[in-house]
Amino acid sequence: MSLEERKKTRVTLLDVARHANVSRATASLVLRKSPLVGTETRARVEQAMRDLGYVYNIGAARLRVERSQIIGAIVPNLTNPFFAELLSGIEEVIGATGKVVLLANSGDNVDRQEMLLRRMREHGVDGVILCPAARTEPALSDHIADWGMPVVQVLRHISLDLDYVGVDYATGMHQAVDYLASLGHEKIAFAVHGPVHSAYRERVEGFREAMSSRNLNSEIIIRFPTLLGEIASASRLLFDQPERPTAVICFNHIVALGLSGGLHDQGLTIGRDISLVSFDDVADAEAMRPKLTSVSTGPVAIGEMAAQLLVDRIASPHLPPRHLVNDTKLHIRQSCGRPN
Amino acid sequence: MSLEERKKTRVTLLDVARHANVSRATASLVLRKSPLVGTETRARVEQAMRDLGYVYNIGAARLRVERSQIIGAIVPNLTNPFFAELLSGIEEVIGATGKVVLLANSGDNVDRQEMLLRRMREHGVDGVILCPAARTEPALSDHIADWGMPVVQVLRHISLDLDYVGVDYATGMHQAVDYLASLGHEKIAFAVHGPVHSAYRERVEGFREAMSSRNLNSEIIIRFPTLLGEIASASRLLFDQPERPTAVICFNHIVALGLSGGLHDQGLTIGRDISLVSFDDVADAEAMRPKLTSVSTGPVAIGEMAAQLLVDRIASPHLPPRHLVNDTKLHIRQSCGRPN
DNA sequence: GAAAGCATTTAGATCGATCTAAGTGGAAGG
DNA sequence: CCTTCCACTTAGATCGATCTAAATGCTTTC
Repeated sequence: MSLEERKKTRVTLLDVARHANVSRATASLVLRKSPLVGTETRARVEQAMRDLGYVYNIGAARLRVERSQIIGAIVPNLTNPFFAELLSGIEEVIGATGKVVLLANSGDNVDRQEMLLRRMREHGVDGVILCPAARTEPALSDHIADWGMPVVQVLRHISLDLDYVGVDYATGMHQAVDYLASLGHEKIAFAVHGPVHSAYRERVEGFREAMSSRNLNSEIIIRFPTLLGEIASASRLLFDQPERPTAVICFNHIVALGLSGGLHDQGLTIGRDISLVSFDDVADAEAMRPKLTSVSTGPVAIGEMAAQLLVDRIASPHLPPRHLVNDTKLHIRQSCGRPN
Repeated sequence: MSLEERKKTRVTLLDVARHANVSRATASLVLRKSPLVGTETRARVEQAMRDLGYVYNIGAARLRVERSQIIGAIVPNLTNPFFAELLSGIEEVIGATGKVVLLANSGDNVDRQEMLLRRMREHGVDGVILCPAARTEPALSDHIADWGMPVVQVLRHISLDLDYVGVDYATGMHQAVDYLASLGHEKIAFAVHGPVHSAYRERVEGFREAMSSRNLNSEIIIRFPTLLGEIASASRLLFDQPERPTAVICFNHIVALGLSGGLHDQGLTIGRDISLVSFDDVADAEAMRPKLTSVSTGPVAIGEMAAQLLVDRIASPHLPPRHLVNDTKLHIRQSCGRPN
């Protein structure tokens, strides 16, 4: 019967209070570990909570107190392992602070992103970690300021008024180009794909800058299809160029995966006939053969940094905006050799 | 100044009501699209909402109404692309119903899972999609029943009293074994790894059953390290057997990735010197060379099915438990040949 | 013995929505 | 002209916590 009752109506703090012969206020103090309440009383209330199977109702508490203990995370594409790792870093840090993560997938669609932001505000999130969809208007940052909602941008940015955690693509690109140049490569292509956003532009600019600074042709930039399945068969695009490249830098691990398959299909041996450097050092890079030489961008660490920034921002909303760029590291493996 | 005010205190339904010269009750009716309210009044209230930038407070509503519009998803490992795809399916279906997903990572740790479940109950989730951590006690299902919380198990199950969406591993294993046998293989190993749970056992049993039914040795079951990075170098375990296998079925895409690297390192050509069949047909299978022959288990579809089951369960809590197993499909690619 | 000080405890208002039950005003029916 | 009905509107209680301001019971001090 007590079991039946429990199912019907949730056990409330008032129930606990009654069972422990104290007032609702005292029970609430015990809940919040206030030093005001006496040792014996505290024990009695805690016992009552256990007896009745009390579960704290954060939603009710939030009505009085500003904090919901929920933060939102909006990413453009969940099925991309890169974002999954990012999310994993976010979840870990947020979870450790006792907060909880509302997950949403924008599909890189601005309208959907707007809807998701509204939905999250309706749920009273304490803040949001946002990887802005491509083509997001910079004006969004003004709206966010109006809302007074803490937001941290990850990987892509639309405004420097907001916190941002990203990758030092310029340096990463230099590492890739320097390494290839040191092997003797001069005709280096940059294989890009996907929608255009700040991280895309930074990588392209980084490539141009790194190539120009060595007086190499910085315009062998080739667009590939967005979907992994279509990249392999498009890999001949690499050779439809006035100058046939001897090395390719890949925009991310998806392009790298696609191209390494496609080049293999053309009878080329990677690391001998053509060299490949990838960005985004996800698990695949180490697992493939030849192992992929790759510029690691550390998605898990970025997720952790972003979560920490958001936690800080929630704690002190008037801090000036902070921008962190994570260092990249070139992992030299087996996919590069000298040009022939 | 109105901007300043807006930042200080959230715009409430009462503000909207006052601005539109109606009562709080009427404003609430407009919010919920009740047909009771007059056309002209409705327009006025809606205009007021827009003027003031009103945002619905779901948390407050939830206090009166039982629904929080939040569902939880607990997975054992976010960085595994398989679970990322699962999550993607869940998020899509749940998002389409206007609900929102609370994400958590149990790390396959039972204590952590317990903590996460409590936290989700504190947030008043309407239900949870749970991939139970390995070693979860079946008693958990009794607790869940006590709580009266709708739960759908995915991929692994601890009790048949709860809804479940999983994979028909037995058939999948038959498909793999039948195919290899049809090529002439008789010494087939099963390369497993990771913690033991229902899906693990089902795959092992499926393997034994499929092998025995053809009078083949069903006991070449070899455990590999959990981490991808360590599998490649452990691949010689395959040949420390009394009978050297000519084909290997891989527990999942992680084992497949690791082994295909390790075998390559030993100078073996996959598809010629040794055949490989993988489970979990994630993007890698198509991208690798040789392309991996693989039994697809459809993580996105499973996520969608689980989400739909949870939505149904929330709508009608007294439905008898439903158990769905998703069909597997063998994708024949390039990683298998005849034994030599 | 009254006053002051301290440690605990508590009544009641409050957060922002929903819901019930009742109220309002005008048109239609007798 | 009064009643009934209809379409619409609203006051006030309610959900489960928190928080303020005040009360309570003891001990200590003068």
